[in-house]
Amino acid sequence: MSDALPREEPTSAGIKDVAALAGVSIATVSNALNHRERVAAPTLDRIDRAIGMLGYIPNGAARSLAAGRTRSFGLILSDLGNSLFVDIARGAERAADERGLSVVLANSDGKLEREDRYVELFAETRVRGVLLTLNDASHFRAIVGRHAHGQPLVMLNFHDDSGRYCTASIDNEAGGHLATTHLLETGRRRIVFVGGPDTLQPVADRRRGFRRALASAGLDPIDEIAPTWVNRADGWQVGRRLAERVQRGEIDGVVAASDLLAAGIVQAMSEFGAISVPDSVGVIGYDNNQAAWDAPIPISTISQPGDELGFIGAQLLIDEVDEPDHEHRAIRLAPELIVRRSTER
Amino acid sequence: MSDALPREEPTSAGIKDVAALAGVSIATVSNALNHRERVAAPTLDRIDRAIGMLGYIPNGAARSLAAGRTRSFGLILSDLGNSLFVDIARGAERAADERGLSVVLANSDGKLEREDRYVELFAETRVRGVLLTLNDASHFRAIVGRHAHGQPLVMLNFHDDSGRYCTASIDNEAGGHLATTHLLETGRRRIVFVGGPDTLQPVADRRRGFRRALASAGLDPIDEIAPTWVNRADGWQVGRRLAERVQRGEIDGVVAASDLLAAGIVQAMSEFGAISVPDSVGVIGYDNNQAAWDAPIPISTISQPGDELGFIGAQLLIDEVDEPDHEHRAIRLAPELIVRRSTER
DNA sequence: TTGTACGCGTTATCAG
DNA sequence: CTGATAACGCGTACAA
Repeated sequence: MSDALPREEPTSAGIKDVAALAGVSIATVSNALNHRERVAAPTLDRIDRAIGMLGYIPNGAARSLAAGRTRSFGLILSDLGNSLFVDIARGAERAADERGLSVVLANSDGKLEREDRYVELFAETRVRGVLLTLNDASHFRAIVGRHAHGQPLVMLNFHDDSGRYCTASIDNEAGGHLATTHLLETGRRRIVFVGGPDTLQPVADRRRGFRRALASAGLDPIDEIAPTWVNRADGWQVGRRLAERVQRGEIDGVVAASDLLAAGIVQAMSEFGAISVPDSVGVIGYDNNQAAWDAPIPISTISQPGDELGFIGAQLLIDEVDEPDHEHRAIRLAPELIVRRSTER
Repeated sequence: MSDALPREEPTSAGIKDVAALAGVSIATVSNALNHRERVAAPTLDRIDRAIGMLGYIPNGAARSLAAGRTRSFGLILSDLGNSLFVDIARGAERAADERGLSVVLANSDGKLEREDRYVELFAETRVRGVLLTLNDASHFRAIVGRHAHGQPLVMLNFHDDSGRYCTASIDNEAGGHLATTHLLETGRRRIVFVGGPDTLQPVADRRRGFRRALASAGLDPIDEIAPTWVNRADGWQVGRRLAERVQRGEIDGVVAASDLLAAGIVQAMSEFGAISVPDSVGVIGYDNNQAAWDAPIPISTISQPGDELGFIGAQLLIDEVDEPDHEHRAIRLAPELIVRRSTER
């Protein structure tokens, strides 16, 4: 009775089961899987049928162990709630699709501990490489310190031209300049910059662009304000303080480091000072968030080509993997001005 | 000179290199890695040092091949742009963290082809199991048909109580009922439902809840409108047509299947009919999108506990993996009413 | 075109 | 506590 009883085998079938059922050797099954052209049609047919019967699923672990590589790469996102990162994911997937690769995602929430953890997880997984979105220079340093070279790694949304890594980012300095110039061109002269902690590279860069634009117009920046963070509530608080100064005629333009910040500012302006935007003060945000165009007063903003960023980043990564004599590059993409009501004249 | 020349070895070091450098056997290194208590302190020390020197990274493929299992599971999201799914991811990660597991994400964009592809990719990767967000019954059938049981799979945001799979969803029927009842309680009597294609299970369920609420109030539903989809532009088009009927007094309440839909409707109302929301017509949305509270007229809505959904889904999955005599369960979470300006009375 | 045999890097078992 | 060795499931020369 020992053998007669066909013991239930819930464990998924392996390649040898398929080979047995199809009446061929495992090598042939493997070929059928990876090099269909090397196998005769009828044989192929029997094998396919066997695979179907058994519900056979190749073991990726064994496969990549033997092959020495995976067919996917990792993408670590800073903030799933921010459409920029969603766009990046889309772009990266598009680039991957073109090569028949897959993208697996992970969410770091901008926390170093999680960035670290997923870089390592992906390294162990032996993905082809990993794309890491970053916005804090200190995180960059920490990760670079720990990172064992060998695993291709490209940084996204972060700029570093030391040549140690490929880097693709959107030129935030140019964006800040663009926003400020726009305000200047619409006649504003007393402009203030509002933006979160400068440890965030994008914020610091935007601020720098702001200063440069003012300087080349021969103007001095009004004291720049650094809220604790860049979301709507922060903007609202800042806006409250700003309102008085607008009424006193001390300020006629605001460059905010994010759309949510800008939205909060605009809201506070009308709530606390009955100040007209854009008549009394022009406000421009950053990011082209949905919140910006949905606002009661649609907010002018700087749009970032996230999709392209993801696409290019993936290409850099793929190049690094494929090309033996790959040289690290630091690519910068140009942001774009979008004019809406909040800065009209 | 052959050995004297320390040839550059860009290929990452393996466990045996570590063993050699530390002067122990690979078995001991393995123990040091996975069962630290089994190894003497000084030995441990030498090994750790060797690992550091070599920049050794365990090969996950070999590891899971030998161990037979991974320490992560997969989560396939329908729409990264929708905050509900982002919340789901957060909740799932929270549950995973509690067990020291990791979550890898994938984006299906709601496309069957991609849902399929990632279910398979994760299956090959031999993750512990996969969480799949779904909203189309036809996709469910297709995937169930292809899915080789053995890989634990739980459906999220989709309800099926046939007992073949674990399922966790938010009760959309109750949500539709909740929204409609709220409108009734604020005195509206001529209410219309606006919602996308009924192939989307959530939409169909919300519509059903709407009907039930009207029925128990002894009212007939006004002809329900099915826009082609559920975003803002669709709402705007529908709103345009609706405006006339509101002016003629035929309609005094709108239950929309999504906040974006509702936002579009409200916008069209004021643009084309100078109709006052909420005075002439009450409008309620669904999802508690940021767009809803950011709108010029903040929109009442139904909030969904996405975080909890992800958390519970992950728990179901983990239970399915760990418990031998696991029984599939279909869990429904309750949505919540959020009252804002658009339905005030 | 097909089969044999070995290796991929780890884990687990079982002696020492 | 440590070391040898057999799996793990598959890819791929190489030979037939």
